[in-house]
Amino acid sequence: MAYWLLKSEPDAFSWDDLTEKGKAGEPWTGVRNYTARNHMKAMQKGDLCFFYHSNIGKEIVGICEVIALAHPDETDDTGKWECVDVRAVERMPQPVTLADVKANPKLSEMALVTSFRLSVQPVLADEWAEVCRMGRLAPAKKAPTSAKKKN
DNA sequence: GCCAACGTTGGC
DNA sequence: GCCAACGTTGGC
Repeated sequence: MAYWLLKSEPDAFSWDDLTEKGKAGEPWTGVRNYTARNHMKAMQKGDLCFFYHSNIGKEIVGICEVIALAHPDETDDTGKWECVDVRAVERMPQPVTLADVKANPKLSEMALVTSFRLSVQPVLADEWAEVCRMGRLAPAKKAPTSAKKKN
């Protein structure tokens, strides 16, 4: 079980867009960065990801779950790029803004601060718990029971 | 809209 | 394989 952070400009694809996809989820296409791609290749089914709105909002708005391992990105003609599929799990009761993250000394090493341009980032368990706490999500909660049932 | 950070490209 | 030029991202 690992934790990640996915960034998206809400103009292009927002948390609400992912929520509308329901349990079927959505392929996380369009990543054209090797580091980000390698992170996606390392993802396992059931790994959880923060969903971060860049540019507009600049806040972590929810949690999504990896439901398919890395596979070729159909929006890519070169065959180099891959994507995972994710689905929305839970909205943050209180979105955690970039300013909130930067203001928290416990999160000073978070990739969102140190590698802010990277679109797919690893998140440490401690950081995950802290952001969940700030977002008023129970930190021990891995996933809501409704989302644990497969298929 | 500016600009810093940084990844990628391509000439050598 | 180095590194300068260039393009893109994304916060401010």
